[in-house]
Amino acid sequence: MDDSKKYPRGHWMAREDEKLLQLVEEFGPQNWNSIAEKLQGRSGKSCRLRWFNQLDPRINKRPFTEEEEERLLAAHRVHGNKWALIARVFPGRTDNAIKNHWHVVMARRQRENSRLCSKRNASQGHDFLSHRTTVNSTNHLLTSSFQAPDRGDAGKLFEFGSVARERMNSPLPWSFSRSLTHRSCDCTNIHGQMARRRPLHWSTYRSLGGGACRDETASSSEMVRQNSTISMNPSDVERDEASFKSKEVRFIDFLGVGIIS
DNA sequence: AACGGTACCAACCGCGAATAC
DNA sequence: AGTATTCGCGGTTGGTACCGT
Repeated sequence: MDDSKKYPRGHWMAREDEKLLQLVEEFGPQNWNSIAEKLQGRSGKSCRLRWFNQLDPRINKRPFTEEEEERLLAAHRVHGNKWALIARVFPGRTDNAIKNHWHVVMARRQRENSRLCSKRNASQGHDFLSHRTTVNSTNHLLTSSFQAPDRGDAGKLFEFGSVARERMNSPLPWSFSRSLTHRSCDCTNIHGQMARRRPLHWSTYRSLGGGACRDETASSSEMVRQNSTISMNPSDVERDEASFKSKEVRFIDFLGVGIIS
């Protein structure tokens, strides 16, 4: 197979790397557009990325150790998604590597949780979508996180969001997006306002082909990444929280479109 | 052996900040 | 001061390797 077929999406070939190394030696790691002019088919940006993420001899390419993972999680708790900042305390690790590895760790933990929860739910007969809420006490914003059991289900959830948005009779603009892990569907009301919440039964999701769902507790960082924001008055928030805590919530309660099929 | 699903990670994109002119 | 260019960052996509069936 020739290289153009082998690397359809811009993967770097050894001979390109060699050339880039030469050029960086000649010009230094700057003036990337000038460097790119001498490398056919590569932008300055692409050259810079290749150098800083892969070719720079200072890069540590060894697998992350457990100790590094612990430090990474601790740093993320302090700094959030400031990958460049976090990378500074990991000599030889790039921000991209740090970011990727954090997602690997989160995905691994999520899988572990998922396995535990699916076992528990199977024994308890639970079959609803993951739903978790947090409340910002300052402005009474309710943040809800919804999570599908796997990547394919997130696709269904996403499709559902599109259909729901078309069919719902809401004056508010909602946007949907899939998460980094392809396991959840984010919905965002850009006005952050909703006069009244209406129920959205998860069976609607299932009617679109979604599988069995689980009761799962997302980590706080997942919550940040996978959220929708709905403005509510405090009493609604309290009721919702109490309801959720007592596990009475058997439906996703966020868009208010009801069953659409 | 073939196939499908999953995990990992390299590479790309858009955007804002910094710098040069 | 205004505009163009370059750089850096964070989010996202898609290719590859691996594993289970």
